[in-house]
Amino acid sequence: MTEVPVRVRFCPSPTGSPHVGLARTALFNWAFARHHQGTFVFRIEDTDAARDSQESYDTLLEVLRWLGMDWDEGPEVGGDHGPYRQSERYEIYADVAARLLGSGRAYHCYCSADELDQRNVEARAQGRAPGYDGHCRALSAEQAAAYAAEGRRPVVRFRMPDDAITFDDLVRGKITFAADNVPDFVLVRGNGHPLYTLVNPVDDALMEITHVLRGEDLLSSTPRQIALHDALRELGIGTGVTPRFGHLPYVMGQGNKKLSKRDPEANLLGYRDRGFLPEGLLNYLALLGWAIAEDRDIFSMEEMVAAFEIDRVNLNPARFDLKKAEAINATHLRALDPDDLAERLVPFLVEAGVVGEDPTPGQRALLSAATPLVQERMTTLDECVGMLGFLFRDETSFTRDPVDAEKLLDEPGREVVRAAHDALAALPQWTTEGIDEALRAGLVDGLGLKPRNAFGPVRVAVTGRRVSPPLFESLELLGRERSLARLADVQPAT
RNA sequence: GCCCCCGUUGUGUAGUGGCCUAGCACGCCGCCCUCUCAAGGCGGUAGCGCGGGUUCGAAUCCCGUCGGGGGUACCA
Repeated sequence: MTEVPVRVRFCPSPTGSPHVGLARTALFNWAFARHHQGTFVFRIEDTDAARDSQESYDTLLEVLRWLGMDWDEGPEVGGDHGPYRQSERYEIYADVAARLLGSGRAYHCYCSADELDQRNVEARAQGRAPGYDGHCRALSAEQAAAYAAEGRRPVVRFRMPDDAITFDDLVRGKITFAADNVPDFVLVRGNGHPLYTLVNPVDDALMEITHVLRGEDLLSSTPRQIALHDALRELGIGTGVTPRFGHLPYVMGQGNKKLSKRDPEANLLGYRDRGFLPEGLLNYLALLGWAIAEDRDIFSMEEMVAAFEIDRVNLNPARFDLKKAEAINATHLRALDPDDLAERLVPFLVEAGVVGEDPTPGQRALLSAATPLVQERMTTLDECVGMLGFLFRDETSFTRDPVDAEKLLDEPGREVVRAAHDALAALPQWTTEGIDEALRAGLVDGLGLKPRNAFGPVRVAVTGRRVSPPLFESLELLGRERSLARLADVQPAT
């Protein structure tokens, strides 16, 4: 469908910690690029020294890598259009600004912030369109010199054309802005530092970006960027191709609040640390504004790439629903090969101190055997600590949940545990089947208990919790010695 | 105020004039299964913001209205 090779970019600012909306934007760009066998460019927009941080930059790379969104050009991988950090491209912007000034497409503006404010307030009061009023558009050399003599540092302002600007949004269709409503805007600060308004379109032009997919908050800045692209084309900067724009719907939090960077639910690192699978989170994020089919919502990234069409993206803002995200993640988790899952569990067990930095072969074998028991019980990877911890802890570090213990290991409960110990002590074969039979014979038949009442106390005694992986399998994996020790540890008062 | 965008169950979506007595998924509720918890199976709950048109026929097209969001920066 596209004649020219597709080149898209993901260009976050390194401020704060990356949030889910950012990842959704990256995902759609990535999927679009891959779908069209195009190029995915990763660019860092760090032109706001006051807010940018190296830590944020590092986290951005880390999180994109974790999600598996590989970039073809950008930091650490290089490319023909670098550098890819805007803080390293200031000479380029200075040159473009000078040429814009020279051609008359931009001009120096000496108005102070206070003056601007005041005139804006007046304009609003009179119901006129707000924004810059063109005060310095046609300053004479003498006037400019006079302002400069006052010590004013001019900003560079772009001269907007007088015609309305219409563009065909990739997801929203035709959108028109009247010229009156798009005032001249600042390209370069008084201190000489370029602004987003300049560097973003300039780099898109220089990096030969063909499609811009971004959040809908940038929708109203699009006419300015299109006008700037026109000016760049006149000056022979870039390839002369204005990219097509597509504005993605917001990712909202609860209610009608936009998910903010400070919202804990928005923090991407939080999802990784909780043990979300990248493929699970990505699958969920894809659902925020896009659907692969009318009766399906579980899919792999390969499937998404194959099916992704930008004009199928939804228009309205989506609420981030943690429950649904967890459900999607759980489905992916269950679909994992058990060995793969076990491998992914290791860092979480290490982190929790359940196993050492470098698990022993014995621990790894135990984990492999135990993983199938918990695979369909988990939503996120971190839950393995609570579910499997009892298997790895030795008798000195094993503890029982105090609430569960008090509830089920009361006097009658301890009688049950003792009966269980008696039933198992002489078991010839320590197997799931053998344990099953012995326990049923001893407790259900012997004591006349209902199964759930019989096994509850045993479960708490051995696993430490009222809720655990299947009991008989757990006992088998725990082994005879440790199982009996934990049962013997809970004896009725004499 | 001005400009722009958006409006299908609680949430995400399917739906592009008849296939819609509006489908799917998550959630929630109930039942079955069951050694706990899950998973699984079965069933239930709840929606086209509103008002006019156009049409034989509208969730789908048009107008209006209301509601929500964004922009209106020497932030991005």
